[in-house]
Amino acid sequence: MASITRRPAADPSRRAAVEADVLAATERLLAAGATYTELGVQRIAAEAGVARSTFYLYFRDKTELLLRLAAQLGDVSFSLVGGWSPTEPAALDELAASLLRVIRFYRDRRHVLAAVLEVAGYDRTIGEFWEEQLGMFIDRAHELLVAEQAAGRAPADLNAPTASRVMIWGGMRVIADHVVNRPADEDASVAREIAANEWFGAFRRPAA
Amino acid sequence: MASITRRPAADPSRRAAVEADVLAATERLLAAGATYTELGVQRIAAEAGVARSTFYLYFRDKTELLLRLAAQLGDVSFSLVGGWSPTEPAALDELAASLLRVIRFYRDRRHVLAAVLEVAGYDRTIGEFWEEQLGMFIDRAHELLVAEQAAGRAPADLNAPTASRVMIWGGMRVIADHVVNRPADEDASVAREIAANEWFGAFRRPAA
DNA sequence: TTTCTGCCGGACAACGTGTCCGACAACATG
DNA sequence: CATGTTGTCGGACACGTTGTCCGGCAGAAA
Repeated sequence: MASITRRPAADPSRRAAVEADVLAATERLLAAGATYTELGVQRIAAEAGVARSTFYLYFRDKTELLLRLAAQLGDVSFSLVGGWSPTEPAALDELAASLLRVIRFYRDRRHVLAAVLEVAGYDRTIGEFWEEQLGMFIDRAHELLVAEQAAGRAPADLNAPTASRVMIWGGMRVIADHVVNRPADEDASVAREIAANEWFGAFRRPAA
Repeated sequence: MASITRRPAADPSRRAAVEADVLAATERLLAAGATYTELGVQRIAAEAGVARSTFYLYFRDKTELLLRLAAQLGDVSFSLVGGWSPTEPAALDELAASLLRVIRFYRDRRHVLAAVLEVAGYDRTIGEFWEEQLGMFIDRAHELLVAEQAAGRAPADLNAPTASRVMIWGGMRVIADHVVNRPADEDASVAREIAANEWFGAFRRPAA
């Protein structure tokens, strides 16, 4: 029970510091090649220089740790492309530039990204988290596609909901793989390719 | 040690029958909503009407079970699209038709597909298996794209390797999700959308 | 010095995997 | 019928993981 007559001795920042240590330790272990699934709390705590039982004073469980690691993963990257709109004549170039920013952002956090994708497959909480992140992109793509169709610039028979999912899922998956397994000097090339695919495959797809 | 002076009493088909029982039981449990990860050998053996220790007489471990469940997943589906080639004028329609066949094939086996995707995230063996399956598709797409570029029908500045990965990963992911979460009456529409996306986004992408 | 706080370290129960082994029933063979 | 072989059972085992709990200790505030 907390004392009322006396200010808690807890350093205001101490708690945050330990938390940051644990997060950093986890990233370090992931970067060293560990799979999040095979990474035990024991190992994480040791790397962070903390008792295993202490870990549970800071995180309810491994899922919450991953959730916190991944916190801004989607939000930030969304802000990097959310502003794009299909306005000629520079739309394609701008889309490629936006995607390049996203790729670079993810490259910095590629191990966390890989962990999220890995765990999303069997953990409901992480799965829903990632679905939600992708949802932002999908909704935005859908919105833009519908508008383009209304303006007659995208074909009316394009299936906007499906096209959105194809674009985002495909794009994300490729970016994730690229960023984990391929060198940074191909980033721009991949960004251009994805952009062109989305542009001519959906936004400016010729009428069937 | 097996007796030599005497023919083994083992029914020729009994072993195969038990194996089939286990495979069927697993599919049943997956279809009932279980996650492959959370599905214990205990549970599978019970459902198959076999002792847990007997399971290990038939399968080295859970991974081998999944591998056997997934055996033809890729090969068969590849045979459904492997024959397609971008020959005008019916190429787009034929691509959509091929993809529809793939979608229907996967729909029948959607729970196994979901399990493979789930486990591929953290199990090396399954991951490599799936990568190999996708590799067939990617290689084929790449081959076709390069030929189309050589013939001047696809733009020379298209990045064939990346475009292949975008197409296949995106397509597979969307198909997998569609087949697991959406009704069968949208199958044709999804097939058409993916086909159009690949056709106009890569094979017949306008020159930049 | 006293009192409170937070962390340690270790034990615990529950569960899962893969291995091993003795028991037993079915069955072909002599 | 007696016998030996085979395959399965069922349970124990070692090992590793997760998340909880609690006694004890060190250090800082009063």
